[in-house]
Amino acid sequence: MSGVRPTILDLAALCGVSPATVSNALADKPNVKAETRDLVRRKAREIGYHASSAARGLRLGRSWSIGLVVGDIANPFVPDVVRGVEDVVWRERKNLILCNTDFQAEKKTAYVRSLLDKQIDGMIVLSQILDAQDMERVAAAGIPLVTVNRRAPDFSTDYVGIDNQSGVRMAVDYLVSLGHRRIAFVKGLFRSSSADDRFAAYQAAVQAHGLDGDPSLAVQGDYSMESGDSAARSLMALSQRPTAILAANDLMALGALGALHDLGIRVPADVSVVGFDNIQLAEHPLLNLTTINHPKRETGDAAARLLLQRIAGDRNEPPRSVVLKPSLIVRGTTAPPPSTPKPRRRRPVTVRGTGDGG
Amino acid sequence: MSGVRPTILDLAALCGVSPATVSNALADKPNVKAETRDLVRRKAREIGYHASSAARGLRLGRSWSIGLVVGDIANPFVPDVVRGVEDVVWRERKNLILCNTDFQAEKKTAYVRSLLDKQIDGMIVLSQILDAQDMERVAAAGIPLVTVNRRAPDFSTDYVGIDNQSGVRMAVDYLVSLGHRRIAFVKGLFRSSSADDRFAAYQAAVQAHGLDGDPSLAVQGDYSMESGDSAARSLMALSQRPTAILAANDLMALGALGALHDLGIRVPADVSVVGFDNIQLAEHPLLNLTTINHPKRETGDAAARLLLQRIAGDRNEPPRSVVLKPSLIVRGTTAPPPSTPKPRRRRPVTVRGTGDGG
DNA sequence: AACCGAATTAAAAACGTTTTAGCTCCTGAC
DNA sequence: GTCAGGAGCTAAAACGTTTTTAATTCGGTT
Repeated sequence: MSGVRPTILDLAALCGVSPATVSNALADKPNVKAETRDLVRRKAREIGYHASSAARGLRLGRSWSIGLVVGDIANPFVPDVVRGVEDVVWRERKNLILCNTDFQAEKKTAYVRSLLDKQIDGMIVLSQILDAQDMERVAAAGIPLVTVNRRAPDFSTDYVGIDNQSGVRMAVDYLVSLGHRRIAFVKGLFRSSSADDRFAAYQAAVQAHGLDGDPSLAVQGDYSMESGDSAARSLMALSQRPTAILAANDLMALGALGALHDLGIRVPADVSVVGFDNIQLAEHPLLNLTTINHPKRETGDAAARLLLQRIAGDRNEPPRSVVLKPSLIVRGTTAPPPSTPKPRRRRPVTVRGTGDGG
Repeated sequence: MSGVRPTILDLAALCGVSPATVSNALADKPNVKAETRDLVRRKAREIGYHASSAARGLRLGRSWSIGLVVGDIANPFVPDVVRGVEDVVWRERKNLILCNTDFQAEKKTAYVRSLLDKQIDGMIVLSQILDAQDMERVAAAGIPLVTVNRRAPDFSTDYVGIDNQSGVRMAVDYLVSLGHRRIAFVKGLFRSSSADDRFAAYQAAVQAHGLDGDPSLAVQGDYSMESGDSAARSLMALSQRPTAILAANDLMALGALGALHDLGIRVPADVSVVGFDNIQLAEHPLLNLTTINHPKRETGDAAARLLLQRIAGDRNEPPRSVVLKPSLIVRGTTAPPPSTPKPRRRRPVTVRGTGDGG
């Protein structure tokens, strides 16, 4: 009943060979007779022998697991990229240690230490930055690290992200092509690189189109739905309302959608809304959010690949980056502005909804 | 540069004591002078000593990590319970190994084996059943196991779930109180215990109210949004349409909502929709789904607590269960049926939406 | 019959802890 | 002056692998 699992010694005794031979046989080393190898294999299966990964880890200094540090697994963006990571990591039969930091510096540090104690093979950090000391520790331990969505300040690690600039640019271009000239922007979390990127891209795009750079059109959010809600409310309280709202992520866009609904403002008839990320529920017919697609699963996939290559290969090669391409997904929350002067280019967009209240 | 991390021998040498003493000092054993203990502690911090968990794991036969087996992390229900688990596991500074099985038997088995090789302290299995052989293996290894949402066939493990029966009952009672008499049900995944429970509860409730038990009102789904969509379509194709649809989870309810929207059927004016789980986005003003709340985070929390207690305590005590209480969350997708005879009891519900199409 | 090289296998060391059993002082009691 | 006992420490074993090095076998050659 209580688990006395067989060791390599038991197996060796059972096969009448030495532990070394068993080890070699199971590892498919060339220096063992085919006959004995098969015997060992068979007996191993028979008694259900599996090597202790603690022992193996101790001997080899590895653990066949990789650490995945996320801020909040409950954010709908995150599970999709986790899924991408898991998929490729699984192929190498490595395990995934999930670390949810809640964006707390202290928890982050503690997790990093714990991961290092475990001698993880590598580490992926999602949408966060490790502080200098943690970074230093990871480097000192020689653990490969890839950062996702936020670049290391010193560009020292492998990186995968998305071309925020072109994503935002596509959104703005599209809105402008519909005839919008007052385009508001809901910023992401304060002091986060992706949020900064997106905001800068918004400013550049607005300027490129020679639009009114009214600073009151840019309001601060924090990537949460609530912040999107209040952002929309404050924008609608402006004397000169925007005709379109571009949010730095879908959650805020959805929050804005909710607020507009509450305010009795029609979307897209009165104001258009565009998100960023294309989370799963954005395509629900009742939400039907026009957005920029962030390839989430591919992001996880790329991060994991980069990591595995780094683990297997040379650690001194210069850091590599993978920058994925966003794409515009036109759904039902965008249309020409109310008193449309003249839609330029592009097809008129599917009108949103039929109105479910008659 | 490359990581030569200090061992306990280094630290011992540095402090001029034996490794045993260092170990004892760091573990706060009583048999070491306060003075030396402090010295060791100080020096340890100084050189950044951390015990190798491989070595410790080998010696102690534990790993300070727990395995969390889920079917699909991208299902919006899952991350919330993961969050609950992580929270309590983190308090004991254990790590979480995330195993995403995609509901594939083979992957599940492989993950279980891998977890056992790692000598995890315990294991949580979410919304799945391990097959008999896997179950046997974890029992043989003496690893505590708690199952969530699905009971082990032999009732041999700790369990946490929700009272599906009373949840469904609340929903049906509520719909009946609004005046509905033709209440459809969208079943969950075929051959899953929670789905069976919910369906059985639906049947019982319908019967208890003396309603028409028309079998064509029960349609098969698989917990996905798409299945909710097609379920609603087939229900609406019935010659005798239902006036309310109760779905075994929110995803299917949202799918139904989408289908009804496409079909130009008004919710809740023409038909009411009720979900189950209360996933995050269900409360979005545009979805505003009436649903049964499944306390997700509490579920994870309870599972983790049960597991930790089992790990710390007696493994031979009889298995325990925690059954959480669901609650009805009335939002905007429910109202009296079109040709309402007379609403019984209960307050008239907030009417859904103002219609966003004018 | 002795020897050699190749093919197999075995012995032993090492990985970094924790714990058991024992050792050395020291103090106080007789 | 001896002895008991406790405080503080240490030596050594053990955990289960993998790998390096050495030993053994076994044809075939001379």
